[in-house]
Amino acid sequence: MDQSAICPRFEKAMSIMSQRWTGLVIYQLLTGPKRFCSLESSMGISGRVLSDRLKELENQDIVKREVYPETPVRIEYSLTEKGRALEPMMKEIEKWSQTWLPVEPTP
Amino acid sequence: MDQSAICPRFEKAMSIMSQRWTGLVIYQLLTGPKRFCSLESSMGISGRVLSDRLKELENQDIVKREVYPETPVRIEYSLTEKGRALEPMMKEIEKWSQTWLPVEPTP
DNA sequence: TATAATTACTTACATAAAGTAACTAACTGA
DNA sequence: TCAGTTAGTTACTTTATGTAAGTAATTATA
Repeated sequence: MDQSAICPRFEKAMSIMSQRWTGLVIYQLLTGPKRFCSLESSMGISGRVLSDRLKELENQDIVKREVYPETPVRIEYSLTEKGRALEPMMKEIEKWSQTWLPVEPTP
Repeated sequence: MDQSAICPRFEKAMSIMSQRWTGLVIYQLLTGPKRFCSLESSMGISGRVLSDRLKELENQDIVKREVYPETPVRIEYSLTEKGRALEPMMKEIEKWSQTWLPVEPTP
């Protein structure tokens, strides 16, 4: 019954993007490098999962981690070229949401 | 610390798209109406979760469910206008995956 | 000197989501 | 009456996520 086999690369992309929080993390980083605690508080993700996601995205070469040995230490997360290449997709989600989603979802 | 508040409509869109399987279900339906068992077998999702997702997408008015009282009964799922409006986003993921993901991820 | 503060995490535990496999309902054809 | 078909549902297990406290490294403060 496996009629329409899905392109494995598309499937992979989807499996990355359809993990909880991943899209939002990338979206936040589109506006520039961010620190751990800044991401944590601006999107309401738990530190435990944020830590996981950043590691995964680093492994995928979508996010880059840079350490600045100041006091206290500063660590910045930013997008790689591969990560920035996701901007057009983000823009399309943005457009769709503005066209099709109500302004007040659940008051 | 909630510096950069995220647009609630974008956040909502992301929360829909970042649920496991949701993107793939929509992607499959872009090629035309599909039946439950066809979706189930073509993407390897469990019936339990597929059932959940289709209900959610119906509630969001992204998917339409139609019953044909044949024998045995035929039920078709298809995209609404709101659902089809996600095609540009899907195309962008497709493009990204073809540009940035390797052909053989894990042999 | 001890205590507190800061950042970037990790750990242990609890809850929610997803996978598995068997089961049901409604119908028909043998 | 029994088997076959589709579209699910149910009970149970495994995995993912949330919560809250803890750690390491460093400096500032009482």
